[in-house]
Amino acid sequence: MGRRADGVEKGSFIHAARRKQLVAAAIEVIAEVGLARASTVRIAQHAGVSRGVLTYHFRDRADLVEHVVQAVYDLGAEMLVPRMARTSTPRESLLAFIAGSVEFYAAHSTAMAALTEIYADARAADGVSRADHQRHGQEMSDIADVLRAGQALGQFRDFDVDVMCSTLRGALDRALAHVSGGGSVEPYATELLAIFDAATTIGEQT
Amino acid sequence: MGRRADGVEKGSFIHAARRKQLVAAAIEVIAEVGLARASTVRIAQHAGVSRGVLTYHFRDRADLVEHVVQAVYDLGAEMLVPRMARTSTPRESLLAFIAGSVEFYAAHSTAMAALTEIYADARAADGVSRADHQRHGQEMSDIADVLRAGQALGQFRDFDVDVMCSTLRGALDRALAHVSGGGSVEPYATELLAIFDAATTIGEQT
Amino acid sequence: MGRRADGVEKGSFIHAARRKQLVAAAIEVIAEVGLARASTVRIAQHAGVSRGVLTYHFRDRADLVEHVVQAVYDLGAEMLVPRMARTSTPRESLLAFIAGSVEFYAAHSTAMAALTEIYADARAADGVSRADHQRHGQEMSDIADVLRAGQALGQFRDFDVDVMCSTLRGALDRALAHVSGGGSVEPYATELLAIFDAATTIGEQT
Amino acid sequence: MGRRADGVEKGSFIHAARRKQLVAAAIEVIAEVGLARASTVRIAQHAGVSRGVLTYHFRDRADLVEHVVQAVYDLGAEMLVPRMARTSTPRESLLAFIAGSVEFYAAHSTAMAALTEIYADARAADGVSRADHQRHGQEMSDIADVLRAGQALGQFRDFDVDVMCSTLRGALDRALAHVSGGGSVEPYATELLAIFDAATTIGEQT
DNA sequence: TATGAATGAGGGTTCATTCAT
DNA sequence: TATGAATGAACCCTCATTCAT
Repeated sequence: MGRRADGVEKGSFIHAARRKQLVAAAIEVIAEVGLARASTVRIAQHAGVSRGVLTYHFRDRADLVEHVVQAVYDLGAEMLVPRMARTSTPRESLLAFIAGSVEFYAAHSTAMAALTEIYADARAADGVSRADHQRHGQEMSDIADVLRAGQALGQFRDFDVDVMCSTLRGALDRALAHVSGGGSVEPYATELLAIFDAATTIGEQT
Repeated sequence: MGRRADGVEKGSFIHAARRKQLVAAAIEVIAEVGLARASTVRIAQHAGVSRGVLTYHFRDRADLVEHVVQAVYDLGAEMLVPRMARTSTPRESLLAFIAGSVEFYAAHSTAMAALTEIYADARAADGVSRADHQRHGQEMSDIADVLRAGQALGQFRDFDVDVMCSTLRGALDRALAHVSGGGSVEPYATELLAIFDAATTIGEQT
Repeated sequence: MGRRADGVEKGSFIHAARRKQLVAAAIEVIAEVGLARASTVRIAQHAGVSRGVLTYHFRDRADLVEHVVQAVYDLGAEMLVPRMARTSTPRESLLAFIAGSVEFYAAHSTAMAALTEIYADARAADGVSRADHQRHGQEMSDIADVLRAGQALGQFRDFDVDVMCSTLRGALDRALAHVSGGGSVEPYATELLAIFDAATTIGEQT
Repeated sequence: MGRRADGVEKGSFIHAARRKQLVAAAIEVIAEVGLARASTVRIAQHAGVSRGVLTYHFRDRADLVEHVVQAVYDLGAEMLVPRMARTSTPRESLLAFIAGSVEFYAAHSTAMAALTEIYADARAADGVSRADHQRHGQEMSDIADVLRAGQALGQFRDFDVDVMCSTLRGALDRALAHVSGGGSVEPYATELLAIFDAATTIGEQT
């Protein structure tokens, strides 16, 4: 029962647990009704706690939302990074990324839905689509590297990397919508793989 | 309260003009700050009229938004329908649709941005993605027909039509974001055409 | 019944009337319970209107408070300026200022009480006593001029003008407290005149 | 629940020390931001302790404030009482009081600033200026006695004692503001002595 | 046809306080 | 003795809407 370790640990533990619970509640509410309608009251009710708890554990509504974003990112990194590390060629990496993304969306569709809502709102708030650059920013720039590597190796045809990345992003957004709505996962992923395989491979057309 | 031809005629004229002006203002505001932040006050200010005018000409805020949606749709139909009518093969139709869409986004990016905001909000409001079915519903089902026709003719490979449609939709959403942000139009469209041409054409891969 | 003048006039008239009413209500509430406790709800209730009216007529709570300050200043200027204009020597001016101030406090004690509360709060908010410099800033610098003029003429003894001004200000603040509490006006003023006459006049002591 | 000498002694010691620390913190915060803005959170933070400590050591926020008042009074009594005891004539007493007060303000300006804030708030809370009667109540009634004694001895002119007391109070309040703002101490005190000496001494004017 | 005026619901935040540990 | 956790009231503000003119 050492003062430091014990007391702090326990305090931190409860604190962290509550925060996770609240973040989870926020994710569900945001995913369901959108960020604008996800009032603190609603989130608190959904979590079964009083309004004040939110402002006790989070500085702000904005702070809570930031934590939601972080939580979802952490989730994604956990799942996608190791998967892509196991690939050896650009083509394999691309396909692993697509398949992994769809699977991730299926596994955490509400979390991803929440993230989508948050970024949709951020885009609107800024007037510009700052979202796009921040959102899957790192992710997409990684994929751009993969695509360029594939082109350098002669594995991919000579498309514009940015347009291809953008198109892939759009396609993945729809995949998310699909699986969020309860649609099939594996068949969709398979088809998506075929599409982008065909779109990137060197074929007979210009 | 007799419907006096004179008064009504003149009335209707002014009425219609005002409505168009207000719808235009709404489009701009919604495109800029998002639907949630597009308050009636803001829209009225942007139009340079008093708040009351909005509720005089439109039953509701919701009513105004509906009119915005209708206005953008009308715009789209005007532009895309004739263009697609001039095509003779499924492949031509598909490419015409893609090229036409991107051009349309470039020509009416704020209107399309507003529509995007509205549907993003509607999706959140319903909890379900009603948006997908309403949004470019007719449009996409038309494209689905085109794709199926192409497959029947042996012009397209044997992909899943729904996934391809969905992917195309996502790709076009990104194209909209691209041109809305002031990005190049024609080069982007050209690349997009190449991507979907490659993705649909019968190639050497299974 | 010209559109412009009439409509605007009337609109402005009602508007102005309401504003005056609300400012008056604010003065009474602030004077009674202090600025910190003068919530918009309380002020609205005191005025017999809904909460929203305040934010309709005034941008802010701060805006309302500013208007209160302005209103009280206007009141003071109306009363004191002409009075002091009728004096010919520094001694007369000083005495007129003191007597006029006390009379003014008696005539508008709640308005002055409100002003006192507002400045007391402002001082606290800033950490520094910005209040002192803004408050009766002009007023006191005018008096400083009078005192200096009197010294130059040999009418006043050679005191430190700033300390004397400051002391006078403190004395007037107490006079306000006195008359606000229902205390006698004329006798108090008379005594105050005697005190500052004695304090400024050249006497036998160094 | 027996009052164990040991535990209680130690407890009391810590208790008292903590209370002093908290009162000191409260004084600083109140002096800086005013009573209304001196929330318990802020005070606790300033003292470097948790929020709960305050409610553990003091029944209430009000209780804490009362202790602040008491602490400042004790400080004042310590300093002023002996000083005035060393005087022999009313005139000396009056001047000693003034000089001693200003010195005291300089020595404990934050404590006095806090007291000022507290009483400003109390006045507002009651609607009446209960402050005047409580504040330096005893102090001022002592001074009133001094003034009356001086008049009886023919040392002072025949002014109204209450008005003179009130004026002196106001003057001292300004002196506090002056030294709180870092103004000079001795010169100000000297001038103030001259003013009230002149104001009370029998002179040639009526 | 248009507008100013007013309303009340709802949102986020701060805060004093209570409670269990 | 001390603290973290939780609560609910109060506050200011924004906003969609209704009403009288």
